[in-house]
Amino acid sequence: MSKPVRLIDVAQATNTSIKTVSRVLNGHPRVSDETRTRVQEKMTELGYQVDVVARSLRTGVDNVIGLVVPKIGDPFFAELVEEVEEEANRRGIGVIVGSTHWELDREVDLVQGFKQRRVAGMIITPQDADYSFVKDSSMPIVFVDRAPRNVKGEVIRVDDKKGAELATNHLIKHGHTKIAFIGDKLRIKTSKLRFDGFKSAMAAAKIAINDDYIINNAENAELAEPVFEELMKLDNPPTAIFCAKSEISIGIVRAMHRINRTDIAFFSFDDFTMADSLQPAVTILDHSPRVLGRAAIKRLLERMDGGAPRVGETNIPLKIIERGSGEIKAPSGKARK
Amino acid sequence: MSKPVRLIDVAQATNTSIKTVSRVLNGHPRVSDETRTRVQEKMTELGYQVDVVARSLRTGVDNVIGLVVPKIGDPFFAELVEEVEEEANRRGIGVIVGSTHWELDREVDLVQGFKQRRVAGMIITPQDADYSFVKDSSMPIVFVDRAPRNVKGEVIRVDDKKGAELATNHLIKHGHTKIAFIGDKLRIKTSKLRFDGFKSAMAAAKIAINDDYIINNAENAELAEPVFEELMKLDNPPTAIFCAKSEISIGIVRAMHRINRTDIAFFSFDDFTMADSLQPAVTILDHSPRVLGRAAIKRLLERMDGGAPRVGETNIPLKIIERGSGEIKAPSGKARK
DNA sequence: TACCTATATGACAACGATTACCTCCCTATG
DNA sequence: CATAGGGAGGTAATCGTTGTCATATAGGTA
Repeated sequence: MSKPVRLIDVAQATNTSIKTVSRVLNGHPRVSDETRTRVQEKMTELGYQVDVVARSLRTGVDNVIGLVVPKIGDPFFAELVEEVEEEANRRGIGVIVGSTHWELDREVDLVQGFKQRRVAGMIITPQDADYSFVKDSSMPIVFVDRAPRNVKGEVIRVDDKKGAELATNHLIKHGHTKIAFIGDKLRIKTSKLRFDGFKSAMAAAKIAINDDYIINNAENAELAEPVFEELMKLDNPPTAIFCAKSEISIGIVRAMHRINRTDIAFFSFDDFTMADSLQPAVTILDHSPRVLGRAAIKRLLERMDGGAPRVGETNIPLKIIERGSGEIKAPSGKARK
Repeated sequence: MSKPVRLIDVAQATNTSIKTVSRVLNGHPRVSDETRTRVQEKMTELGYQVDVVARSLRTGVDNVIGLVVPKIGDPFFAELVEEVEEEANRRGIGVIVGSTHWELDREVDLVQGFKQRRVAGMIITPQDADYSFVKDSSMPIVFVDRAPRNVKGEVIRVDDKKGAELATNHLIKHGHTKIAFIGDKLRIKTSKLRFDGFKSAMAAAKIAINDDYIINNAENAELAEPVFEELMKLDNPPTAIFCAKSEISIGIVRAMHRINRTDIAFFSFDDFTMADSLQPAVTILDHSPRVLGRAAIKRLLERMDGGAPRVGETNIPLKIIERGSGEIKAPSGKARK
């Protein structure tokens, strides 16, 4: 009900000018200690609070960062968001989030909206949008998880290709040659890179790839679930499966358990809840979204503080976490193809 | 690089006044069709975009809503956030999120910060903070999942007590009398209500509660995990467990699998990823965060459009999803206590 | 013709903070 | 003693938009 206190109210109450109060507020040195304390006391007494909107208008930047992810509800991105928010919050910076749902239009709209809002910076998980328009803007932006198209920007990501090679080699080391790859559409960069890693590891081991084992259109758990059964129905089914995305893994695992085929070796690129409690527990690559998120917000804050952009890719290291499902040996007696 | 286009730029380009352009922008009727189209064309030609900050300053509200949850990374809240963002986005409204990490101070800070930012509305999962300060504010607020302390507000939640009764009765119906209750601290309202439901169902069935079976300080998966083993070490261990929170369930399930005691009946109030793929799959109550989120944002938008607050609680209905773990019968031959 | 009304438009203030620029006044130095 | 220098503080413009009020023009009525 009570009107908010403004600078001018504090000024009048202390017999000073609006500018002096503003100086105190911003820690400007040209204020005598006496006035400073007097003003400060009055400010707390009256319960003064800066009007961030007015300040934003004047200074040209809103003390908020924009965060664009494909899907907030996805545990991977949820943790990333949490990490970013946590650190931003510590600095009194708000976080506006946006889900693209993997749709190009929404991605563009969100970024445009943020620009319009004069956010102080952005962290973006880019899909296919054309980011060339950010070139002629001084807005600090950090890309996460994949590089943007058409722009050289600062990117923080995991080495998807190398990770996929690690995983594939792990399965090969356990005697598998009939390895299935299940991933999302190849137009999604991450998916493509992981597929590339898979192929390169197979090639390096001189194992021919069976096209029947390659699935590149399992977008989510529901679509992935039937895939497993189809693979098992093949005349010559695979003995190991490499899943390139957590949601796909969830669907596959569900299917494996439903039809009782947990004897198949299974490697998931991403971790997911309960992956360690299943029987067998699921072997994964350790690339926590939290690490990505923390690195991204850290760099963004540095940039916002005036740091120079560090154009190029920063790779977060990857490590295999063996839990059982990935260490299932290939059935012996089967000849190498 | 190029300066943003302002109203005055459009005005000059069309030989009109800033006010006329503003009128066109806001669809004010008192503008001739001729001028209107002329201005509109010029606006798109110059690529005019409203400065939302300036507008916020003038109108007093920022076209953004504040969303406060305990933990964004928690899958439950992540889905809630996603649902809210989705609907808000459809209306061109941004969502600023904040995680309290179950800490009182942060909760208060976040809400204060949002108020300061003049957000158009808030959706809050309240913990113990004193919300009486929002009384004398006209800001639309919708509380989710639990009611705020010290204020009568609009609350959207599930009937925790009734849900716990349903769950407890379910276990009782399967022959259990030695039922353990594992929950979070009782000062968290939801926890208390669920515990109340448990007690009332036990009382209604005339089953005495064994204090050794009651754990009210398992805050997260890590703390919960050892609890299960301790329960099993009792001289007279429980035959069924009711978990009042998803993260606790995750810890307990992990322990059950680790020491191979999946013969114990298990009921989780909340759902969690993979709960349906474990063996046995975990019986839960169906109360999707998405339903909560959708209802909350829907109401908030109505309020923002001028709708009257609907003070009181709106309950989302609950339903048991039987998956196996909750239907394990009590070992026969054991005498009722 | 004088008067009134409705419509289209413009001039100007206001929102609350920041900031460029100006004015005191006190001290120090030649 | 005059003046330069610097600290402390004030005045007013500004950010881009919206709201209030005034104005001009056209058409209708007495």
